[in-house]
Amino acid sequence: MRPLFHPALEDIKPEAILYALSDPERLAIYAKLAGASGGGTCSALADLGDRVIPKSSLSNHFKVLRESGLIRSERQGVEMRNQTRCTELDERFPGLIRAILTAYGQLPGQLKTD
Amino acid sequence: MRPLFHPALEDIKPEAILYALSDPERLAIYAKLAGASGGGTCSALADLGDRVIPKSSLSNHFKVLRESGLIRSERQGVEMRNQTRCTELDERFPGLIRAILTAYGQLPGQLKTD
DNA sequence: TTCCGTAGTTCGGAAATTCGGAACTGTTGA
DNA sequence: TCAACAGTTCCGAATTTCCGAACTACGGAA
Repeated sequence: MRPLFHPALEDIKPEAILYALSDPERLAIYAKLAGASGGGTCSALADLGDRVIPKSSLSNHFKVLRESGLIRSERQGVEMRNQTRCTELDERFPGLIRAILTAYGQLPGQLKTD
Repeated sequence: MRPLFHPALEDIKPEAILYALSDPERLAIYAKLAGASGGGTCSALADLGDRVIPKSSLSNHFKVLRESGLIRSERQGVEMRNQTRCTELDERFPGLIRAILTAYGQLPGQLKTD
């Protein structure tokens, strides 16, 4: 398995962030992850209620989130721990992530995390 | 020519906004439009400095921006006047557009509008 | 009225991207 | 050593994007 790539904070592009979160599944996953207390594993985030995301698609979603700079992934034993980079990101793009999550949260019938 | 479609404020989806602005050319166009004083025409926004966008691509960019709810387009004689829907949008998704434009503006060597 | 120029739209096919099943890798526990 | 599990990679099918060429809409000149 190739080593995981994480962009440095200063290399993160807002377009990449917007692109990553413009996919409804990725946005749902990210919102869940941002709301969760501990670092979420891929499989724990796979269930979106209305549909279970196939493994390969999930893996790709996490790759997109990771390489856009939104999350940090780390192998821990057999599974992968993912956590948001919210704090860092807010330094670089003040208010951006917050505004996106708020906008998403305002949609009816969503963000019903656990 | 088909009539232009503009979504009602309450039908605007944040995913659509993020998608529309995740394309570097559209983001550049939108930033220019948001910075411009009058409503910009398509051709006035076509020149991105490093490249001139083909007409058909431009037309499609404006369609995406319009149908995502980011801009309002209105035919005025032979040309098309475009204006942002910033104020309305800020009501629905507080801080979102501002944060995106700020993030984009922080990139080095951009937003050098005229 | 017809004709011309300008501004933008639509069409259609080539190129690029996304999706997801099947096979694979890396890790742990028995 | 083996089996099971979590996630990754591969690769072909389906979808989307891109953009040149043809087209439409409007306004002005004659």
